[in-house]
Amino acid sequence: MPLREAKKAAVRQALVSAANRRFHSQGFEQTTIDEICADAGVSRRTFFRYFENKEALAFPHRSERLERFLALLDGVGRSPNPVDGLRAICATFAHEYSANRVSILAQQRLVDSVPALAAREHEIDRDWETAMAATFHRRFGRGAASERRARLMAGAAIGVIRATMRYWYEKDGKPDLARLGQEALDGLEQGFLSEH
Amino acid sequence: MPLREAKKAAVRQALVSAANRRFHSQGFEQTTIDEICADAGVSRRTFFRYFENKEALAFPHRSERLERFLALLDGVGRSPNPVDGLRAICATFAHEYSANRVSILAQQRLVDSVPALAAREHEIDRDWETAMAATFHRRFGRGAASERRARLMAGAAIGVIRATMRYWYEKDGKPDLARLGQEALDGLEQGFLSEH
DNA sequence: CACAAAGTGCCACTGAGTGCCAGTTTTGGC
DNA sequence: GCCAAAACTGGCACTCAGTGGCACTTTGTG
Repeated sequence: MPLREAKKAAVRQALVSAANRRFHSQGFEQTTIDEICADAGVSRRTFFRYFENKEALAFPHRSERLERFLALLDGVGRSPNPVDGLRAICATFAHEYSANRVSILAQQRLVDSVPALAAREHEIDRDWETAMAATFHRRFGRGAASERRARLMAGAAIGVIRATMRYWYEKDGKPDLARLGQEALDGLEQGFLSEH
Repeated sequence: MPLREAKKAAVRQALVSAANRRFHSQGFEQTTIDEICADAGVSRRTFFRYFENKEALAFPHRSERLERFLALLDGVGRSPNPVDGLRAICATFAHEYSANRVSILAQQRLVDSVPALAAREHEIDRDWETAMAATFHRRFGRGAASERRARLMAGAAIGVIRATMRYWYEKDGKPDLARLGQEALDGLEQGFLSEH
């Protein structure tokens, strides 16, 4: 990695770490950007060259995860049943989330405690939903009806995934996330009428 | 209506109207709260006694609609199939939205053009989802499994509803919203496997 | 080494949002 | 109608997020 890039990564990491320490000890609103900059040894002006705003600090993996998701979605287009594709992706992410359980839970508690962050979090879901809809649409073929079906399905999918994540967070990440995910997708596939 | 209440309603309305005029002519970020206050003949300090922040101006019916939704949800608890309850509610709101099509579309274009507003909009969905989950849970009875099923279902429901609204907005509110809603709920109920 | 490009720091500025307090308006009891 | 309490408003001073501009330093390239 070129020196310049390495330095940037270091600064970014310093800002994220400093912010996390402050956020968790003082809370989000009580932490000023000045404090974070001081801790990270960087000017305020520079901060805004790394992050659009204070909120973005709470989602440091946003774009990285989206990219990974997009890459995985490529594989979904080819599977006969798109929900099966989601199952595979779900398993991958469940594995990652379980492995980083502690830090992810801490992050989530922060987000849940600040309305502005909770709102921003949905922007991420929106990105994922759009990506899914596009994939399903390609899979379903041309036509207005199939586009609408793709979008409904993507909306429902993100809905159950988000509900599942919230459930998992609420239970302190104790349940088997991969299993929760599979069950959620079963519901999505078969409708929510049957008792099991 | 007591005098005091009437005056408050008038001020609130004046602020909303002034804001809408400015937002639509200058854009959201380009409009300052000072301008809105000047138009409405009210001090800046008073503005913040009516709205939490500038964003809240873009969702003037938020709490009113939620309350109406909660009232309608009461009826759902009793229907044998909760999705049928949603169908009824859906029809009610579809009617209102279609009747106010023009202003609702204008409002929505504003929201879609400002990321911060789009983010806030999801807070509303979250309120609705929570309410639905509670209702379904009551309907499904005690137990962890039925709670999770209720939450998954609520998540999926809000997902398809939001997707449907976006579709309707995109088509300039031309399609029959009531029908779109019913079709979306069909998908929710039967799963998204079948071609129709 | 020289030079362009990328990155940084500093300063001044706008605008959102809050705490405080003094002044005004409405309400309800008499 | 009168008066005190309660509700509402305006103005001021303040903190902090976020931006534009410019001079300075560091890195990559020939």
